[in-house]
Amino acid sequence: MPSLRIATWNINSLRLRVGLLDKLVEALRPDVICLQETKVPDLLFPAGALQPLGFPHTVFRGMKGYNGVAILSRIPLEVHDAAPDWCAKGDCRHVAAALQTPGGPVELHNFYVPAGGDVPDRAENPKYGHKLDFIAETKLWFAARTGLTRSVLVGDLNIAPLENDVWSHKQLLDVVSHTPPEVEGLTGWLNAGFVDAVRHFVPADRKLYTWWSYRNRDWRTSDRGRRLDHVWVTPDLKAGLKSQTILKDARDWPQTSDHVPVCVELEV
DNA sequence: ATGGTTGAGCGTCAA
Repeated sequence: MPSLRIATWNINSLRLRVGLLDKLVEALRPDVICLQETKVPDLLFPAGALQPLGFPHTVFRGMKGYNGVAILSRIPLEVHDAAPDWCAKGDCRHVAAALQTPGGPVELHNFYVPAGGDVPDRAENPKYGHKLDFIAETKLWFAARTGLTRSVLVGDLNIAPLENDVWSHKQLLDVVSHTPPEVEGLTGWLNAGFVDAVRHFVPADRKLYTWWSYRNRDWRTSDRGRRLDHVWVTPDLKAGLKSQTILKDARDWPQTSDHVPVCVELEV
């Protein structure tokens, strides 16, 4: 059974942090890297700077200023473009591919879910409504694909679903990323055909974060984190799960992202 | 309740 390592990272500007990918590769040795918030239009994608990294197979979808997703792969891939334009916004939050592994194709989805603004109220804050609508659409789309197998879904889903996916469940119940409607929506999407590959290894009573705000003087001491970045797999791949890594050290890299990379190793 | 920081790109907006 060939082993596959898939890493996901909200890089918060690919052009600014392309140099940090060396450190990610050194630490995680991934076969595939999924990036979010690349913030680069396709015509300006930094293919030259990425070339020495050794991920010749790429698919990316970006735009000016914000959003943007990319898949960098050592394994040949075929672009998967059957998914709809979520919420009809054309805003570069999803890219998918079929990885051509020796054991057969693996369908890989890379998502950047809307952050949702500050106020957890649809009427007052359309960004929150967009976020809820986005995860409702994705849930329905995957639920309709009954019997989906050999598939992996990763990304910055901008929701911390479990009580121990945030530093204080009580204090974050009204904070966008951990409100009950978001948690219900994300859980529904997960249950539409996936299992949580990271929580597969870490019991629900243990704190687990992938993001720490820039707005803390000392992120490690205050440790007010949230688990916003996720790796899900279809149930047929669950038996092949081998390990997970949340690269917390990356939060201390020079001029780094507020998210850290997450990596899952599995047999496919 | 508020403020705190960062990126894109030059106004603020988005996070």
